[in-house]
Amino acid sequence: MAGRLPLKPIATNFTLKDHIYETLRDAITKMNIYDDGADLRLDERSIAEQFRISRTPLREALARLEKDGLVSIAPRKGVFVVRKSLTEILEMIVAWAALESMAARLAASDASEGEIRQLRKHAMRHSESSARADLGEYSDANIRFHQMILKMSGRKLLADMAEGLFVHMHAIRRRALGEGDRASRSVVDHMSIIEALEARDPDFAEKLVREHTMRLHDHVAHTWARLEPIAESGSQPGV
Amino acid sequence: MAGRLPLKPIATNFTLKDHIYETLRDAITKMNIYDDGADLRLDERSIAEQFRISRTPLREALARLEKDGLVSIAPRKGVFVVRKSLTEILEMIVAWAALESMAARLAASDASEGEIRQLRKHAMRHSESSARADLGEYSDANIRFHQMILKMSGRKLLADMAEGLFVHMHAIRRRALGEGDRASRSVVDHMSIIEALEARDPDFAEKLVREHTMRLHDHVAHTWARLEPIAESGSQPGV
DNA sequence: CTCTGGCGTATGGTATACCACAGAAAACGA
DNA sequence: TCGTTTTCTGTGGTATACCATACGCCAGAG
Repeated sequence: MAGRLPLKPIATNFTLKDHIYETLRDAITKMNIYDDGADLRLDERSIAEQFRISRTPLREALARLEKDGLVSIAPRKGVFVVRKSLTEILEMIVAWAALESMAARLAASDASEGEIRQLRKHAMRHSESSARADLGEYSDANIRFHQMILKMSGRKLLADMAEGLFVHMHAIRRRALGEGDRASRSVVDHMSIIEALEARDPDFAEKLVREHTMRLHDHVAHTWARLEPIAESGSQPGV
Repeated sequence: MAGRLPLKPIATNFTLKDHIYETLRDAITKMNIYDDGADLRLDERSIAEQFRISRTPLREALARLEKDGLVSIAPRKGVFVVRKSLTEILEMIVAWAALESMAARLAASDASEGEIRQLRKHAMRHSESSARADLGEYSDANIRFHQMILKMSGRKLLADMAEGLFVHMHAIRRRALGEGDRASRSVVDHMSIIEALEARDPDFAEKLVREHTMRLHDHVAHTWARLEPIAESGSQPGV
């Protein structure tokens, strides 16, 4: 039976459903959804068997994933990993820009000196990875940078909502970074943002963050417009 | 294939779980959570019996409600309707301000003349209800106004995310409107916003919307700070 | 050979039974 | 009487069985 696995110290408030949820979420975000039109299907029974659990907690995890927008559950049809359309991706970037620019505004007035100093330290430590073209590492550091700004706003909700968006965009960010000189441009932008925060200039900090993120938006809009027209049909299984 | 007839996309995707979810969500949002410290507990079995269904679809509905932040599920302890703390309410207003100010920015550049005209018409039609002190009606019209701006951005995600916040705030808005001259002040603010949109001034529209919403934020922060210190214990079911 | 209609299978939806833990009440000892 | 331990009950967590439907397959008619 499944009760013996050494994986779980069974700490309080840790349930199977939560474990499955996180595991599946990570797996889905890591899988490259946009490669081809294959195996987006998730089979409840086989997954349950794979995890050595019953379908019940698995289904609850799937329900949560559906609310996250990561999967789509079609009654009597199946569970499918959602392939975001270009439009949806762009809208996520816009929403992200909205949340983070507000966070930057608040951080400029509310964040402590120590936090800002930490942000600068982080940015400088990882700036070289962009020069080394170590895009994998820089992409992670990049996301961390933005998460730090969200956190520095002191509003947990902003960070949480943005996190929900980030989940969809790990792959997208990493891909976009490698195109053109976006990585090095990103480093410059980050420094400007830090300076605005240090100057305690809410309006400027907000503007810089917004424009920084919207640059990714425009880049994706222009670069991928014709590369992935197929993605547009994501929500219409008609054809 | 039967792709032509507009016959039946209806009953197919309607499951018990969806029905229960919507019903419970409406019930929870309508119930006045902040009256006293009573009956925030939801009993799975009794609710299931009440709906004449089994616990399984009910639990999936509860899982979704948990993701919405409307209820909190404590393993082996119980399901509780979440009483938002003052801090959380304020953060929701901030997030809302972030989303809608971005929406206003986009609306100023992207919305059609017709949409803006409709917005003005809506605002003028309902402005008198604030003078009549018909706060119930004006509160609804007020929310509609903001939803229209969100929609005018052309970004569905912005509207959806904001909607998720509104669900938590129907009661709060209505209450805040009745305090001071907030209703009449609101009318003035709305007119300024419309003018900024008509002038196609993204920066100004964003600023006005943000400040308008943040005024509610500050009002709630100052007025309710001592009125509801109990609300601060919302995330701690200890008492 | 093609088309049609019934049937079988696979899959998600639902119901139900059982389990493990939390918390309170009761029983016991000091 | 008070403190500790035990048990008992109620709750959510999990497993399993069954149901209804979507879809493919194949037989049979034309």
